[in-house]
Amino acid sequence: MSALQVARSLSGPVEDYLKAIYDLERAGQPATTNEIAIRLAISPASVSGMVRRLAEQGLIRHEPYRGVRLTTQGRRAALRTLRRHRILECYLTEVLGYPWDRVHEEAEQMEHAASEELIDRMATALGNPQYDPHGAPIPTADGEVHEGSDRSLSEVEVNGVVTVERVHDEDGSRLRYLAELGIRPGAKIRIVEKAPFEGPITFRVEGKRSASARAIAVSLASQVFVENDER
Amino acid sequence: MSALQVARSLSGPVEDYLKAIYDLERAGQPATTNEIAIRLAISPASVSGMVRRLAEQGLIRHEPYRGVRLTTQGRRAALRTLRRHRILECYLTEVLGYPWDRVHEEAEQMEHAASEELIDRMATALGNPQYDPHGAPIPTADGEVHEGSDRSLSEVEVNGVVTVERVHDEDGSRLRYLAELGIRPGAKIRIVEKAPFEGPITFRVEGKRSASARAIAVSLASQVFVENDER
DNA sequence: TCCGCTATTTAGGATAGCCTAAATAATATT
DNA sequence: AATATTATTTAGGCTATCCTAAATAGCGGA
Repeated sequence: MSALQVARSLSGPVEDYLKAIYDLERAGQPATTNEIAIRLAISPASVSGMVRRLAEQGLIRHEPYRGVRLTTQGRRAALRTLRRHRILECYLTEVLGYPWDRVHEEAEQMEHAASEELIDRMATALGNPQYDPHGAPIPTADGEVHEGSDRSLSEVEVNGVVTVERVHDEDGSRLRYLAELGIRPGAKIRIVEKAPFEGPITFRVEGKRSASARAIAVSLASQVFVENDER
Repeated sequence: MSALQVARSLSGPVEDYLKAIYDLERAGQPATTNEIAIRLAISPASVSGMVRRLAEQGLIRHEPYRGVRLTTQGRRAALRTLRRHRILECYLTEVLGYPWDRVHEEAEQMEHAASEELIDRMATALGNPQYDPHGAPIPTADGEVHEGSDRSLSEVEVNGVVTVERVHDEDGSRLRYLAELGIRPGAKIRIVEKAPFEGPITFRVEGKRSASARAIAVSLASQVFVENDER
């Protein structure tokens, strides 16, 4: 068994840690114990323990008290899981008719059980989609992704017009609400007003009939990622 | 939380035990510790331990040293898992193009992760099939099954003609071989000869062009379940 | 620079599953 | 009936993952 050997499959919890770390890392700094704990809704002490094991397996590198980074191997594993998750989300919505606010949970369960072959068959059946129903990019079978914009709707200046690229998928009720407001991948949004002191953000969905202006909290807007429309 | 309450989902191993017990029970006597251990390829001591826990949860009844039986609740749980398994097998072969000798493994993994809703959506997409690709009957969503014949090909008398109803699905290479011989659900088989002393069984597949007679071991024939053709 | 808050780690436990070896019960044989 | 064989259970352990409480490290502010 060579040192390069990877394939032997990881446990569900391990895959969850890697996904969480990947996500946090993408958002900037190395992932800290605390952030991981919050993300996974477990105690920081438990994270410390698991971090040691992941480091021993060469999946992450750990600088004590300063956080954690994925190794190449760890990143590959994270991307495999992410691919499974996102292909599943696509398949569940497009083929099996799941509503977009409920695919996340189901995919979360299945991603640990589905084989690579199954996922590839689903991907093929779907024509190898590039984005999941929330706009997240799907890694290819050999671990390529181009993660998109990390500019959130909350950062757009007044009068800016942007296209929604991706919506954070973890909370079904928030998703449902966003959909109701017309905020979903592909929608064009104009920022009408931003109240001071973290006040609500007023916007209009472009090209929508009954386009009354609506307002959302900064915290919600920051889970919506957008790309600039005009340059 | 009432005493009747059931739904809270069971762990993968627990579901596997219940399936195994269901299967063994169907084949006659109450399931013994040893048989369960062999079926699940674990040590008898481990089974003893799990049996205690299952009994505490009211899923089985245990008469020490004499075996184990499912309670109504346990049977319901077993049938739910079996339904998941078999619907998955159908879906994987019919929709995703899996070869019939490999669906079992994949379904085995997924059956513990897939929600009831997902399974029902798959079932609907398939038109609520009654049998899986190996001829096993699929329990309905509310726990009805009519288990078919338990007469095996090895019990058919010489010159008897039978229709294959179901083939035991656990071993891919055996399945592949049986398929090669033309033994699959629906096939009509005539027994040509039975050698004495557990000797091989010679048969012919009816209505098959190049129908040369072939022979299989009793042990293999006993994994093929049949119904009588002539009465 | 020292203090105190927060983040992190360590210590000590729990639970679910699994294992091997040893003890015990049931059954079969003489 | 006594013993040998086999099936089952008990005892004692291991691993992965989680937890709480206590100890320690790092850092911002007086």
